[in-house]
Amino acid sequence: MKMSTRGRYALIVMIDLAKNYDKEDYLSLKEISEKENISLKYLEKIMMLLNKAKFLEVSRGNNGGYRLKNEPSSYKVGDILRVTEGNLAPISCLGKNGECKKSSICETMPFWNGLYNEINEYVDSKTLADFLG
Amino acid sequence: MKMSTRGRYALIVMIDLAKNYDKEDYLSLKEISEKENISLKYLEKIMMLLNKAKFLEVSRGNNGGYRLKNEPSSYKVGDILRVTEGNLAPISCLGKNGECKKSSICETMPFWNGLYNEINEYVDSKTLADFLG
DNA sequence: GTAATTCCTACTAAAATGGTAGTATAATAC
DNA sequence: GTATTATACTACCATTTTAGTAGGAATTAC
Repeated sequence: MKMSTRGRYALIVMIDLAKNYDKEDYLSLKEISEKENISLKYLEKIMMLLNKAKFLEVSRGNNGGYRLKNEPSSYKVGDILRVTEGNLAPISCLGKNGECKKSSICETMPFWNGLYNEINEYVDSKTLADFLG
Repeated sequence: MKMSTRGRYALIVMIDLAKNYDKEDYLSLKEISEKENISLKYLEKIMMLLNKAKFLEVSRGNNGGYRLKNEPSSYKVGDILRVTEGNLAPISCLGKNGECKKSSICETMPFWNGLYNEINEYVDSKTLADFLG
């Protein structure tokens, strides 16, 4: 039961952007990929997900890059992870697209639901602001 | 971030065995696989893991099958999942074999560690006895 | 001996993961 | 207007993991 690098990298990038939030300039993927030692091309794909979720302000072209659209404290880590990983349900029959028809008689469902709740509560209790300073 | 069927099936099987704990007889994989609609051959592989962990009493041959070695309340769900899934760390640099050399300077590590703790606490707070009745 | 069962090893198809490659598009510097 | 520097988008790909399957050997009850 592992988070993929998509979610892990997304969190790292968003923290970098949070640190840059006070400044005027945009942070380019080249800078981030070199600093964090993550493939630039792979980062591009991750940024598309974060951008579709309207988390970012983007500037293309020379001196372009990314900025957070809102202040760091308004980004719950849970939201970042859900955008990049899909829902955080520990088994596929939970969350959206839950397709198990036996769920009403499934004896393990309450257990998994409880775990799902714990995970969501934890990741939603942290925001990007918790990673600053 | 999903549990695989190994862990899910293992929990289901262990609950079936827990329900049979009061009786004298062994529960065969054929019975379990038909009742739960899980491939017998796949179940065999899962039982090997549970057996190596000394969770089971086994009887081979005619009328053979499996029984729990101890009473249901002594099996934490967390232990069952760890045996079948490996450690429940949400990222690979946690838990055993954590290989990330940057962990001392990694800003996200405390976050993931916190999630790891929440998961472990939850799954270890439940035993097979919680699924009976 | 026969039937029923677990034990063990090897194989495999499909999906997910973690990327790479190439091109198009946009903004800026000159 | 051209060169440079970015992001946007689409397609592709190698490796690993997942979720099994196949076949037989060993063991036990009858």
